[in-house]
Amino acid sequence: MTPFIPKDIEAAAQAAWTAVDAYRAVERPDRKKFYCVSMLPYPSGRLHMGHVRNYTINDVMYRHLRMKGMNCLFPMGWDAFGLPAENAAIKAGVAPAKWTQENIASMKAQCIPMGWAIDWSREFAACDPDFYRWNQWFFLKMLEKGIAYRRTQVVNWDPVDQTVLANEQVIDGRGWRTGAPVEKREIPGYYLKITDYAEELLESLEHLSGWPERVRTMQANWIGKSVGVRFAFPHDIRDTAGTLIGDGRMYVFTTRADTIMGVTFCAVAAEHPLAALAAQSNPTIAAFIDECGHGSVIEADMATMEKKGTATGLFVDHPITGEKIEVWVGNYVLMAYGDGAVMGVPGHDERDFEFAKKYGLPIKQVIAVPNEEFSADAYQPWYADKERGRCVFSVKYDDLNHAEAVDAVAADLAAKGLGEKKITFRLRDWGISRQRYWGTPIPIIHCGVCGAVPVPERDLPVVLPEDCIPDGSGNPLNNRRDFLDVACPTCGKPAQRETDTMDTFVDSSWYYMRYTSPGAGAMVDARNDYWMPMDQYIGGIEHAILHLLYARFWTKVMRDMGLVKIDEPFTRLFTQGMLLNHIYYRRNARGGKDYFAPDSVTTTMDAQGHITGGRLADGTTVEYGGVGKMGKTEQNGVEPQDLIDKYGADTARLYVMFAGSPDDSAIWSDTGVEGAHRFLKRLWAFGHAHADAIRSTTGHFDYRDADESVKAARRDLHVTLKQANYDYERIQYNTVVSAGMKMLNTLETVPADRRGSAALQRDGMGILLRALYPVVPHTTWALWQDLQLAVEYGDLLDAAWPEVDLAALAQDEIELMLQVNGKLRGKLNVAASADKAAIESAARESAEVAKYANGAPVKKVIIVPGRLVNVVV
RNA sequence: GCCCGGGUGGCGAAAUUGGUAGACGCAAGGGACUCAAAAUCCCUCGACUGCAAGGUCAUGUCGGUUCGAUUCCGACCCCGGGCACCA
Repeated sequence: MTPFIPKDIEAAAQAAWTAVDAYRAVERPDRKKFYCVSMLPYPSGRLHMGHVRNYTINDVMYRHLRMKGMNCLFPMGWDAFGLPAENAAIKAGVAPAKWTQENIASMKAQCIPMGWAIDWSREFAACDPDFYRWNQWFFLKMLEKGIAYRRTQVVNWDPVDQTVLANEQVIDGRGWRTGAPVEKREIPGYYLKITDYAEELLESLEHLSGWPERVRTMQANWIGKSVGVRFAFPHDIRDTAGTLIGDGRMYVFTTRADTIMGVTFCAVAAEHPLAALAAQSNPTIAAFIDECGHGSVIEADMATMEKKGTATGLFVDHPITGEKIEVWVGNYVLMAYGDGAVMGVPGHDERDFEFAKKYGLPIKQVIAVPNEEFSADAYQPWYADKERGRCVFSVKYDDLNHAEAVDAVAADLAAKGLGEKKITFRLRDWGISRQRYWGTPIPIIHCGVCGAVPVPERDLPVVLPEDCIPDGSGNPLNNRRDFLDVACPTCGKPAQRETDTMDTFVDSSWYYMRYTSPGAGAMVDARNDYWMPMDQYIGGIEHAILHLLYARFWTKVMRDMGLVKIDEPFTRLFTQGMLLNHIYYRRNARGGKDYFAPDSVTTTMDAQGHITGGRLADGTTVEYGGVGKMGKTEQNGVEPQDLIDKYGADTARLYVMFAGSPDDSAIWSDTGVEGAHRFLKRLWAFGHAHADAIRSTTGHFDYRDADESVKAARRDLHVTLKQANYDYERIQYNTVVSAGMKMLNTLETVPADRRGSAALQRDGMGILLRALYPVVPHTTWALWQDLQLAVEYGDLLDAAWPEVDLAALAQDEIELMLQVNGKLRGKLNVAASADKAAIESAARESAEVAKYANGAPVKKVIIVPGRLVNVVV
């Protein structure tokens, strides 16, 4: 018998595929296309199991749908820009470009043995000038249209390294490298007006029926639409030059205009013009504003911060009553939301309540709920109840409910010309400037005379010098005279290039369109219209908001510029779950934990089979830390290469698909991997044990003449195939694998000497190998060759998907569950053609009914066709 | 705090959406083959109870709807994730 040697089988299969360039996709307008993409990986240099799961899901989909006749494309690229390359450079003194290229080469080398159906001819990296030049080109287009603009932003600033820090790099308010207290600093940068698309981004979420509900909800919350009223508190506050601040109006936004009669103060953000004015004449206020400028800009920290404020001594007029209202500066007011000012209604807003309590400001009740007693001592959740609350102590608004009062107040404010209903979004414009080296250069030249001048299109791309080695202190581009010094495109005088680079989310916003148009002399060409919108996007849930929102925005901007004809980029989205593994550790002398790889640990279990701990090879014990995401720190990752070396790629693929539903997290199990491998060996052995019979059996066999055992097995096979088809459709590949296992179990039960056995083995393997080929393409491909099935069905790559034979499903007699009063009491065999009356009388006459009814009269008989019969007595 | 997901054997999980709960696999136990081991093959395998046929209880907890509930409804308890002063 041909031995099962995965290494040889896989090499042979891959060689055959390479020889015919099997995965090169060609635009074929006459055929239905299927464009599937896995989120592009960051080239860390090591392929990990998460990638294996992601790309295998993609590959299974590709192979399945290709067999169903679709023109499929599965491309691949590299998210090559970004911080890790710079950090590696700082650590090892290697240029990010070199480090990145080497990592791409080694990761690609690890991808190849997995046998994924990738069209490598379309591969590119985000750091290729031929790709990022279109980032620059599109940026200039957006600048022209006013979608990109320059303004000053507040960032985390490390005063020692003179650089901006990402939020993750700020640890307890200090820079991760220098330990210096991080400052908030306002520096200029470029922004994209994603807020212009807020309404459409929110609205079209509802039509993305191929997206998980969870992701749609997360995006909707992130966009954060609020319907309310924007109105002004009039005032006569002037600066020292006598100019009226804000034309005598301090605007606020509220969703609770019904509580306007409860305003007892107003609060503005530290960056608000009224705060700045008050600070000029009052050192205490200036000091407070300065204090607000320090500390973290991380939102989670800000949320738990104590509310603080200071009175400004400035007063505005209540727009309804005309009452004088004092303006405070509050650290809980966000300049970036609304107008950076709020009306303070301590009676019915928890934050305002806390603030008023602290500073002794009056608390007024203006909303009442039946059977609830208002007290200014402690805030109660019902104070903000929109459903049950009605206005009280609000003069003309008394007794109105929330909606009525908001309408009435809005109408009154509008009549006075002070305000109107307004929709406000939580979404902010997208700041894309990074004070970083390893990214797409922003194509701007700063001229002392002409200001910020866009680089003319003919001068694109602005190429990033690739030999810089960042040392952690600032952006090395600032020291590159050959990059920096340039003539102003407008006036020709000496000028300097912008050294900020673009956020890497820019790359990922449209890379999947560049795959469709390799080599195009434009951002995308007509080929993009063929492939897009993408039929299936696959990736981790961690990208549910940022990347997927940016990509949707980017697509809509491209549409508005006439570059694409689609509204949304991704028709269906699939978020795969994480791979988890057991964690073993030991406390070290410093009180920390030393971790040990699970495969170096022999586990110990209690009587119930629960893991209690483990033992290393040297006999010392380690503690069990539960399961967690595979990763470097916990030492619980599994190397794909080790698996391939030991079992082959198909075992890795099979196990990863079988371990759990693809959208759920799955826990690693070494014995599970062995089980997967065992199955492949069995499949191989079965095929070769019957190879002669299968090869010599050709032509159509009429199963009506077959032995009963053959008929029954054939029926099982088709029932299982039907189930597998359904599971392929809903991306539940773990049960697809189960179905394959079941099919083999079924085939193994048929004795070889019955009438039709050989035909069933031939047809059965024809079904089984095709049904399982998307998951384990190498093994099934080799068996397909050995059993000479290609003669009848053609090459596996494009063999037709097996069809469920409805005739095979039919049976003469069916088994119904027999229930008495809803409890299972037995089984009832009836002819498949039996009508309800026949089934009912058979049930009434059954021994089970006689026994359990105990003589009681039958009240009702419920018959579920093909399933059960329930006799109620 | 708010918004989403989830809780099913010793373990990973199924159950085509109200109709045989635990498919498929792992682990475990028993057996066959073997001088022995590995590999392979066969049997058992939710709990309790019974000599047995069988019976009772079981899908986080407590109620409800229904002839029938893992599935639908209500309340609660855990676990995971997201957002987080958004006025």
